[in-house]
Amino acid sequence: MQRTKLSNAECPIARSLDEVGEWWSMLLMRDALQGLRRFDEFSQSLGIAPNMLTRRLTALVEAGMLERVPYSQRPLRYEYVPTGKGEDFATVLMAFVDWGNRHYATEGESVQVVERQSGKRLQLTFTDPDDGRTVAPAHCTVQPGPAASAAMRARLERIRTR
Amino acid sequence: MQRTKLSNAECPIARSLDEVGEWWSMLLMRDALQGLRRFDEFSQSLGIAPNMLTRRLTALVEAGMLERVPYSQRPLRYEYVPTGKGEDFATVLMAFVDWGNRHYATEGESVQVVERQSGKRLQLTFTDPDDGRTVAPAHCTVQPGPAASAAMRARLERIRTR
DNA sequence: GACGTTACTATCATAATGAAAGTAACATTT
DNA sequence: AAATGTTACTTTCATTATGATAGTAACGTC
Repeated sequence: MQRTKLSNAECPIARSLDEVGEWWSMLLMRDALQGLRRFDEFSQSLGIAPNMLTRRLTALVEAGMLERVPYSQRPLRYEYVPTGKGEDFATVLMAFVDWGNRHYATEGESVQVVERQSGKRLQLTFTDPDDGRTVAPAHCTVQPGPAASAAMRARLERIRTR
Repeated sequence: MQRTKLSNAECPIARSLDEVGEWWSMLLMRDALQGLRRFDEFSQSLGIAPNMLTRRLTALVEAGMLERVPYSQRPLRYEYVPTGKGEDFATVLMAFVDWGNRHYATEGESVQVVERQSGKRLQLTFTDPDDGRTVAPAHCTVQPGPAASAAMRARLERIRTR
């Protein structure tokens, strides 16, 4: 529903949710990143009502996640292609897959994250860009960055001392 | 709003969104994982109406993300503590931070993902559990797992051949 | 000229949201 | 002992988003 706006929130999670937190938006991004492009493809894949589909696609275009590209001139027809930012969102979706597999896949995994070339299964981790050292998610936290406000610093202080 | 149910969807993204895709839910998890516990703490932090807060907290408890734990007997008072599954969700939120920082942090980062011990900045990556090799998110995809249906295989076929 | 395809728009009932005020159980202050 | 404060809600209700259904528009094909 989203009557509350988070677009200029300081928290990157809130800002992100302002763009993709709507119902259907992430599912649309998932489909777009799996190669779906056209109105009817999304419509069939998700069973979403056409008016809703129009609204969500428009919102995602405005958010810079998808681009409306003509693929036919006569009749003029458009398809929806992920932008760079949209492509990059695949990482977040893979984080959902990673987490979802650990907590829902009682009957085995239906989808798994793999290396594109080798097809080998992968786990989500974090890496120190300097020395390439791998750090497990459990050993990671968030901390205030250089642009953090005093309020944000106070807020994140709490998490650090847990 | 969510009149459509995805709880028994095959896709782990859809299943996840069924539990945390509601407006406010992820923000509540963020707060809970930052150490907020009590009704009023969430209320003040988010500016959410109390009725909405009750609904979302109840939903998160039912989803097994939070646990309602008494912290006082007379007066009987409860606080909301992340479960193991809820704690694990921090990874997904850090993926949002990682992505959000790349696309919104024009004035610098307010929040960054770091190693808890050293405070060193980290990047989200994937790792081969066998040899510890690090793979950049751009070189990752999803593929059907052992429990994938024929429909899921057909669907994911598309992404592989991009 | 009829029918099909693609991509929508319009209308409207229904369901979720969110603002405001009220309730309940107890503790604390006066 | 009465008044006031604290915490955690519940109730009510107007507003807004959702989603089902039907309709439109532009063109191509049979």
